Amino acid sequence: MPPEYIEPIPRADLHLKGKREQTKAQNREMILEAARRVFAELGYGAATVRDIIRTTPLASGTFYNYFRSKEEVFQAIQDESALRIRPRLHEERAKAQSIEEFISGTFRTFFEFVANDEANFRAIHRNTDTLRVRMDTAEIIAGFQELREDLETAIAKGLLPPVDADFLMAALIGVAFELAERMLRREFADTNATAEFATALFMGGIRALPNVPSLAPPANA
Amino acid sequence: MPPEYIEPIPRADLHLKGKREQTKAQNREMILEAARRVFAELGYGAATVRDIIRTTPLASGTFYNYFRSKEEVFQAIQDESALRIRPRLHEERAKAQSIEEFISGTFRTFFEFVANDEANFRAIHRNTDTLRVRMDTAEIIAGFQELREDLETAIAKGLLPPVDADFLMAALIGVAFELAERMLRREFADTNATAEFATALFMGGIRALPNVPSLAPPANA
Amino acid sequence: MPPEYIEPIPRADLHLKGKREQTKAQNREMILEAARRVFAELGYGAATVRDIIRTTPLASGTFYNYFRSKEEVFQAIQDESALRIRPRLHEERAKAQSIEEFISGTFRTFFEFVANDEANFRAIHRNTDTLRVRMDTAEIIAGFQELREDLETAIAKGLLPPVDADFLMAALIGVAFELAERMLRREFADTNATAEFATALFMGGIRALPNVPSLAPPANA
Amino acid sequence: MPPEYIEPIPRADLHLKGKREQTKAQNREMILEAARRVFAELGYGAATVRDIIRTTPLASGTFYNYFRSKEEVFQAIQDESALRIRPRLHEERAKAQSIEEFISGTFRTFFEFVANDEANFRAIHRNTDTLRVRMDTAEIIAGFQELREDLETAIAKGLLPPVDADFLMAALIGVAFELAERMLRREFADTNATAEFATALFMGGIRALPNVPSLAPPANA
DNA sequence: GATGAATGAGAATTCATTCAT
DNA sequence: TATGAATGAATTCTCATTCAT
Repeated sequence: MPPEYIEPIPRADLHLKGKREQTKAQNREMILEAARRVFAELGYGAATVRDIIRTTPLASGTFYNYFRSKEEVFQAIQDESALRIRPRLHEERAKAQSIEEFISGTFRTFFEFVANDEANFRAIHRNTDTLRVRMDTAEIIAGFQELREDLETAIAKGLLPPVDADFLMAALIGVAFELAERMLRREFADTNATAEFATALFMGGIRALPNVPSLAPPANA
Repeated sequence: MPPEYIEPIPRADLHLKGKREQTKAQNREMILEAARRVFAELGYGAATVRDIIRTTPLASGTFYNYFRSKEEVFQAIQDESALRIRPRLHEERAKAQSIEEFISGTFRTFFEFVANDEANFRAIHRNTDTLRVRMDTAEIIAGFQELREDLETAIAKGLLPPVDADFLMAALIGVAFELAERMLRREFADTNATAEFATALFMGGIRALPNVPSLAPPANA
Repeated sequence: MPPEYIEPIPRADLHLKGKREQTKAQNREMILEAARRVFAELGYGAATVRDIIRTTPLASGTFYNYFRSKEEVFQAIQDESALRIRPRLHEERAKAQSIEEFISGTFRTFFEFVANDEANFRAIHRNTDTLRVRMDTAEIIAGFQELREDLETAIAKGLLPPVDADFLMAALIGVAFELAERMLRREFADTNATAEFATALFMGGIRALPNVPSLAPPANA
Repeated sequence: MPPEYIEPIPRADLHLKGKREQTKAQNREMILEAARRVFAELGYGAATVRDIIRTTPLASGTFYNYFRSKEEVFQAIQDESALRIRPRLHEERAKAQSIEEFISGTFRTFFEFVANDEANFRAIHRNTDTLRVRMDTAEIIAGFQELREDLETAIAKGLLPPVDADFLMAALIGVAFELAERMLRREFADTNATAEFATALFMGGIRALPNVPSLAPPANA
């Protein structure tokens, strides 16, 4: 039931390093890729390290030369994703000249990332045992926190009315993940349409929000 | 680390049955309660049947007189919750005379339920192993589907503009769960404020949504 | 997979006792009958007490009013069989006027018993887990021992030549059980033909046996 | 109560393989040997995988690197025995020029095998829980079938009179196992005497058997 | 006596991780 | 560094037996 082994695609960007280095990097990537597929298919709980390495030409012991534990490889997947998307999202929002750009830039970037990185998204967000999973690594929490800070900055700059930034962040995230999920279930993942839907919702909604500051404790999200 | 055993509260509503019956009902409830606490604390993946039964004065074998597996007890918790809230939500939406009543009724009912039923909500929605969990039992999927159908009915009645009901459902659910989570983290769970926030967001937002029917396959949500 | 409950046949011979007594005897017989069928189908190892009482209208606790353990009920089945057949076999051999009567009486009686009491025979002799089982209760060992003594008596009386009685007993028993098994597998259990085969074999064979006394320790079989 | 761990005898025939291979082969043999002893002492039903592994310096999980279950190791023991003796028996019978050679060759080979391989024989044939066990693996059934076919061939060649080959096979097997059992209980296992006894019995007996073909279904034994 | 739920020791098995080669 | 067998703690689950009703 776990995915079969698939011959690794040689990566052009590995050419320059020494052979040793190269193999090491390749093995690491192999394991990550295998883990992504296995987690996506079986879910974190049900997946075993053996499932992962079985999808690989490597031996089980080799796994531990690259990752200290099953959890570490899971976190690596998450962080890799979060690390790649966080700066993009932040940049998008930083350069926003209007609330519209802020919102639509966030959603567009997110949905495009999800569509192009479906395996990662699924590995993190999906789970078999009848359960769906969401993430909580340091990287991701930091990403949430950053969004909230960006919202507060936008309020300070007068770009946004003084709404509850904590709740607004939550609403943005809830909508982003839930719509992403729905989008991926459709025949054709129309990132534009999805982003437009979400943007319209928030553009219309934000104006109507009660103008009160957040009641959440400011420091820890 | 799993919660300690806590003396069960004697229930007045058990007076009428025979002692045998009463003990059975109590034991079942004991196990459910223990499971709720253990899932909330450790998450579904990390929790073991032993953790659950240890939180109880019962013997390990007794668990299996009531539930066939960890999964079954988890589903029982989910279904119990969903079974209790689904009719309330549906009723609220059915009697709505306006879009405002539809949206605000839904959120208000949901946040009140969550606040009063925190243990259940946490057992289902939270998860430690670095993961958070969301629900996918038949009952809950049915609840989602029902919301979508209620939205479609509202569109047909002209209560709502002809928006993508599948996406709107997803947005409502994403916001509901994510705000609930945030609400519970605050010192005082202000269900009114939370419902107002969510309602305002959608009341403003819905008007702005693109007027197109859902692109999702209509039958299976 | 274990046999279904079958309404008990009321036994005429229970009429005379008091109602209490009667029920007790009936329950005992019910359990024995159920055990016979369950052991025959699943084998002693795989059969559980629950399997047995499930085949009965009784409750699990009731089992222990009649038998102290699973083993005890198994022994009761064995002893019941052995107790019923032993005197018949012994009598048959005691009244034998010739070696022919001795041998043929033994086999005929045994095969008829087996054919009429197939459930008992199977309960004792068969076993699923891929295994076949033979019996070793006190009653049965006593039966083997009795056969050996009867052989020795026959030798003393000059009915039989002075052969190794221990080995002859073993040969008789081996042939008896193995042929019984084969006989029951055939479409029609022809006890006469089977007895004739076995008798002919031994009638011819005994004459040819080396005339030496048994080398086995005489006391314990 | 299960046997204690006994230091393994270093095998000369393992010299050539690599250390890894060697250890693997040794461990497998260790487990088999332990299983033989445990089955012989406790019987198949009562023996547990834990009993087997405890008799070994290995860890419990290691058992499952070699055998999938208790049943599998039991079958391995049986098949190992059957695999070793079957060709010898068949060969013995094939080269028989007379009925005497056929019968005596069979018994002599069998009793010698049993005496030299007592642990295996006991592991398979003995059983405590009040039960004795006989074997039914594919290998062994095939061995029985082969005996029957050899008998039929002998009949066709005129070596044997046209008797019921199925019953004759059963009688040979019953006598072989039952005498083997008795033989092992004696102070000194005299395979010659035992084989002579059995041979004499059948040599005399076969001549007396009714001359009819088998009534058993020919295909499956 | 009958009932059937509770008990808890113990079985089989899994699997993350270690470690000798 | 790669290998893959060994490890053994931990888990799920069964079931003979007990015991309150």
